[in-house]
Amino acid sequence: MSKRVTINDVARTAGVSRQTVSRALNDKGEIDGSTKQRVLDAARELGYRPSRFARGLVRQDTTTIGLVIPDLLNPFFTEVAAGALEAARARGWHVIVYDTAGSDEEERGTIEVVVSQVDAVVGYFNLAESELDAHLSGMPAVLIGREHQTPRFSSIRIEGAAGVREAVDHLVANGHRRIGMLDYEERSRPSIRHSWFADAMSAHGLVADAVGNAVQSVDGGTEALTDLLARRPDLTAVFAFNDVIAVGALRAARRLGRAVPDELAVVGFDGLQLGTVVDPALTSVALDTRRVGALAIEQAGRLLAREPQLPPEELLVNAVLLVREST
Amino acid sequence: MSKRVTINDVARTAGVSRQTVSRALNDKGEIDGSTKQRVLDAARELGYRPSRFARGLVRQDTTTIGLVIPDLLNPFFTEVAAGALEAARARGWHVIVYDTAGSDEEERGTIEVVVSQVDAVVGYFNLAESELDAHLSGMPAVLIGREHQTPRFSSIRIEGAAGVREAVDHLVANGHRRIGMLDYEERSRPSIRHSWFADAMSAHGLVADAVGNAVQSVDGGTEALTDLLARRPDLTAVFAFNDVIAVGALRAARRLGRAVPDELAVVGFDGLQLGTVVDPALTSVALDTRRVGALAIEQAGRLLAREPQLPPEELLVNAVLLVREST
DNA sequence: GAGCATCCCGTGAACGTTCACGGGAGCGTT
DNA sequence: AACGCTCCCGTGAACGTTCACGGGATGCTC
Repeated sequence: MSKRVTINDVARTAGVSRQTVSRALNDKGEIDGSTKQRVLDAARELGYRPSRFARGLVRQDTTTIGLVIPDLLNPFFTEVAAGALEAARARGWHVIVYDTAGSDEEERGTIEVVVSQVDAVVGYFNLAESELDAHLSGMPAVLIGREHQTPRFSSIRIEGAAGVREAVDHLVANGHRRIGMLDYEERSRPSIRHSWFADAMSAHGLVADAVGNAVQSVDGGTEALTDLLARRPDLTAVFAFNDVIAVGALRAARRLGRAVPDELAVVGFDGLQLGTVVDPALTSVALDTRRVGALAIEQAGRLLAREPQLPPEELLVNAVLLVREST
Repeated sequence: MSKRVTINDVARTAGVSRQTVSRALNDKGEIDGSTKQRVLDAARELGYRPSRFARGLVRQDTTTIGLVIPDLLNPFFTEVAAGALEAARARGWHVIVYDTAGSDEEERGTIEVVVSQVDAVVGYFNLAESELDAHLSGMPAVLIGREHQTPRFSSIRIEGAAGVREAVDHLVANGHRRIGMLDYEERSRPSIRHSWFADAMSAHGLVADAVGNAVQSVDGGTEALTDLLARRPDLTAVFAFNDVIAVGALRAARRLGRAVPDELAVVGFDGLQLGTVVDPALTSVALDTRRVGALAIEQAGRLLAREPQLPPEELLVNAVLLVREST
């Protein structure tokens, strides 16, 4: 049972007291140069590393944020995470990342452990608010991309109605009238983006009657567009729930021999980097994904503020049309 | 100065002792059902959340790994990170992610703070070994994708000589003889992958005399291939340092009007998911990136083992040719 | 009714560090 | 020679939790 090397062990072999060791390691001053060196040598020799728990217990200065996302490999969440990491680093905070693999069960488990490991939690949750509220045990939380009632939560919401309206305007202006959508239904309900789309369509006297459902992946987009086009070969444009699905749609179009944008225009959502590496580059209703992550961290900071206690906020990030080559 | 709610506060308002509160919260047994409920209610009402520091100090069971990468947005590191997260979750470990933005300065700063925040560190480092060894203060470390001398480090190395040989064989078998490379030089020295390429070429009596240098991004690949092709328009195939650069090369070829694979074959390295979303899908010397992350976590666990003390290991992950559409 | 087991609950100690405070040695000033 | 200041170092206390142990009720057995 190799016991842990403590500050007292270092003190003993250096022939000084705990406090002197502490001073040497945190270079505090009030210590002679030679003794400091002696302490440092002793510490290295013993392989001493201070306990982060003991240290954290007494000085209450390290803050750690939990970032909960369904899938780090989904580029949207990668970009959000990158933004969060950057914002956290700027404040000297630490971020523990939890990937729930899109499973409610994993999300429950994550929440259970996250509560005792971080100071605040930030992320994209799928569970019902009541469940979140109950299991989070009062921990400060920032919800990303989601409406909410619970007053103690902050949230970063994505406002895309105007951007989707822009997209549909753009398509109509280019002569499109038979425009389909590749939606991503959560809990078998049409998404909010679908309603934005439907509203934008009806503003032009068009109906959103060609809607397919896709799972959240490139392959899902490929499948969904293939199906939709089989049912509705007359479509000349599609709007996808997000860029990942749209990139899949691009591939489907290629395989089906429909040239983009001439024979089929494709519009995504999110404005990911991913959209610039495909050919043609993807037109998208774009938002600043890094900023979403950064704002989430910032909100966490707001909720963590001791005094004055600041109330939660609901922030909006606007999405605007970014025309590239696929329309 | 709103003081923290402690276990004693809960005990007082519930009319019991600390220990009973502790029992209720960690449902330990040896407690009456009604008192347990009373304690739980009191805890919720006061908004009590146990201090992770105090808890961690006494039960030494939570382990946290630091994952250090140069750029989370680089899909290679995203995939490695995802693998690491998954492996860590399986063990109930926590992962703090640090993105050093590819800067040596940030890497130094990260190492400084990581030492006092995690139990072991895993990642892709750029600094010299001597510096790492000195500043890591004896912390268990696993180096990814890198050779090393320091005996106390573990490492996950990527063995691609055979895979690159396969790739060149494949290209030669398809009639290519003028094959270029888009390298990524670290500290203005040709990469190890370049030497693998040169060896494979000379095995066919060919010389690797058409080499461009690219920065680690899609745009970098585009630029580099454009330059290389301007110098050497006679090339019929290129091997890229990695998939990210190769995807950029694909885009350059498209813009220059060179059809892939008919007028120019392109081979990447890493076998990322990214290679399947582009058109044509990228042929690549592929490795299991998720596994790299998982192995790194596993090695961290090995180094963390108390008894018996296990020596560090150097693991190899082999890369093999994965033919898709770009050759 | 003595003995014993079971069920609950509480008290001291420990985890490893930093903070607040005190104090001795050395030197210069008056 | 008394005082004060600076420099360096050490001791008790505190941070908030769990662990080890002890002990009072209660009920059952014979």
